[in-house]
Amino acid sequence: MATKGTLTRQHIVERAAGVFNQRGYWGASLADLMRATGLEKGGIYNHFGSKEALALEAFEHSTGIIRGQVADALAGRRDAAGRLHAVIDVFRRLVDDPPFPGGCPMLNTAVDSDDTHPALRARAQAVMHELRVDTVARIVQRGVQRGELRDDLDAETEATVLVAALEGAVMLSQ
Amino acid sequence: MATKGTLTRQHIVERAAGVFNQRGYWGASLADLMRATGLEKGGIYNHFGSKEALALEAFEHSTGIIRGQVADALAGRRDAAGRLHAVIDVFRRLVDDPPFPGGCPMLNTAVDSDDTHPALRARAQAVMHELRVDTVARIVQRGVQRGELRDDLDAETEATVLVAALEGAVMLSQ
Amino acid sequence: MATKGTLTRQHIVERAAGVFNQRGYWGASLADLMRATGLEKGGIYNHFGSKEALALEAFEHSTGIIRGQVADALAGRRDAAGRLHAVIDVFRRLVDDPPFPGGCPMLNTAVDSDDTHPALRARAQAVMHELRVDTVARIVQRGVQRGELRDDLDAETEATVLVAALEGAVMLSQ
Amino acid sequence: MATKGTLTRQHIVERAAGVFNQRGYWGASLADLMRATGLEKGGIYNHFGSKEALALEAFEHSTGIIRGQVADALAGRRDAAGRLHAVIDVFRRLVDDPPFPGGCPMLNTAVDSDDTHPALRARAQAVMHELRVDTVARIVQRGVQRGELRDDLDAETEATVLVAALEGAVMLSQ
DNA sequence: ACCGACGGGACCGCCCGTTGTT
DNA sequence: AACAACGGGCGGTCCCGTCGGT
Repeated sequence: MATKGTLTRQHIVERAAGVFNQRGYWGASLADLMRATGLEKGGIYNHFGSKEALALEAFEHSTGIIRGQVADALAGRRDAAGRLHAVIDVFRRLVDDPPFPGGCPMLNTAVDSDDTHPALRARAQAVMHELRVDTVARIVQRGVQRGELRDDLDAETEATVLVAALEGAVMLSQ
Repeated sequence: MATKGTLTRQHIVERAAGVFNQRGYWGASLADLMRATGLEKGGIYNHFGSKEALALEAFEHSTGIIRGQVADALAGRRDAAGRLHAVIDVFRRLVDDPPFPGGCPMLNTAVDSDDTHPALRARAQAVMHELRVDTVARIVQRGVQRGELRDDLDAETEATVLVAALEGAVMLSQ
Repeated sequence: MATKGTLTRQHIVERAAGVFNQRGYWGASLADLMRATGLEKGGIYNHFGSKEALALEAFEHSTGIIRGQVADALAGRRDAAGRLHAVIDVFRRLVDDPPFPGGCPMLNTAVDSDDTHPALRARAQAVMHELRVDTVARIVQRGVQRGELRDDLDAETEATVLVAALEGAVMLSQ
Repeated sequence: MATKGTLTRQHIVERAAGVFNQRGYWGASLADLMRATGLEKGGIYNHFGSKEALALEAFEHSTGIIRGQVADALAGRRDAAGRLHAVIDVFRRLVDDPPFPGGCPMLNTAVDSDDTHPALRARAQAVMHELRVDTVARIVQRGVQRGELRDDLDAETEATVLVAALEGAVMLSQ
């Protein structure tokens, strides 16, 4: 059952996701989060033990939305070209119809995270790996296996180039 | 002529460039800059009116190095393919043989800069535009004019894709 | 009759007595008290209007235990020497077989209490006076009257020295 | 040479010693220290890296004064009885003519220090040991050797009793 | 030209107490 | 009677920038 606290917690995560993605997971202050959530400090700290804990959860929230968009876009498509275009469309939407402000949370977090935020940095790298290898490279690999793509392609290399171009494009559009 | 003060100023800029590029133009503290330069606060503020002024100059220093590397790599090459590869090599060197730590200062600054640093943000966009349009797009455009590249290419689009991929690749390598 | 609420209230006081005696009647936080009692904040505040009210009651609880131990040890002893040794044994037990952790609550409270806790400070002084004058000095006085102790002794002075040594010894043993 | 900063630092230590000794090395807030020193937060933190670092130095200052008073009182006295009375007089002065407010810093620190201040607690124990064993017990020991004191006395036991009584007396006088 | 002391403010984290809900 | 959510405020720490002195 959704108690009041659970709803508030979800509300905080959603608003914080936008704040962190815009100001950076470092430059976002608790004052920003208070303004965005409409809560006082005590209200926020009742749900999250630290700013970093909230940042982690907000990051998971943001990347979860993207992961869901990718899954939706891939659903029903079997051909490699179509599946790759589906991935591209998700990034296009980050610019044209963004689910949260500030661009790509993976890039933002990877660039912003100092060595002072090792947990967050690790998560950013993990999610990036998941997209690049588990999702895109696999699409390329199967496309090659099925004869849809040229067989001289190295799946992981192609995936890296594609993801690099997509991330770079989102950044350039800011 | 290089007086003592001028040398110190140059020393500060060089060290600060690395610090800002690593910690972010926001997360770098004056304590970091003092440690990196070996100077006390007063020594730094004698040459720069504010942290932002130093950040701007350090950014110009970093991007100036890259601009110089591009110019050197382009020198003597007339064919479009060779000139594009020269640009690519400059970014490869950002990873393999970096002139300063922390990756690409254009990307770092563009991502890191809040709305609180409008001057820095504007400079990052300007330098990015210079690379993308004045340098890369022009190479493509002339390549098409000379018949070296397919004539159905849109110069600025191709330049954007290339720069996006290069910036994204540098980011992924961190 | 002991209703459920009364039992809970007693439980809180007992646990709080140890926490306050260890952490100090100032350094003990509500989080500490919640942990020690197993209750949430509301559960505690249902029985006590403030942290200070609970501290006062916990102090009375702790000193009540000591007062009871003194009374038990004195029961049946009529000679001054035996009665004084009984008092000493109570303090020895504070170290060897403590009824609650943290040493002597009178000393702890007297030392710890700022001017911000006048009620608690006053109680600590009162209990200390009770022990020193009403208990120990009276024993000495009667011992002199009965010829058991030298008649050049000043009862209150001797009591003060004894209590000082006992309190100091408990402190040194920590 | 005494630069301006050195004087300020000494000023902070002296004032802080009184504040810590009164409010407790835990209950003293930076606001208290600012009020006592007349400096702003930045001015204090320029000389001490943390509140605990200042507390440690203030403790050393306070105990250093007492150590000096003991040394002065012992100077020139060779007989055990006179030397013991000299020690007693130092504690009497803590009450009658205190060099700083708040009583004995050793007792205050030993009682107040939680497990959260291990360094301070360790210093308090060390200074207490120094007084009890290195100073008082040695006086007793030599007194026995020279035949000035009864030879059935255990030096350390007598020293413990004396120090306990002195500390307890100071506490009772508050 | 460079150092070092200092101010004043913003940061995050934790505090105690109140209120509504079960 | 007990919990859980929340407010508002103080805690120590670190920040950037200024200014007097060397």
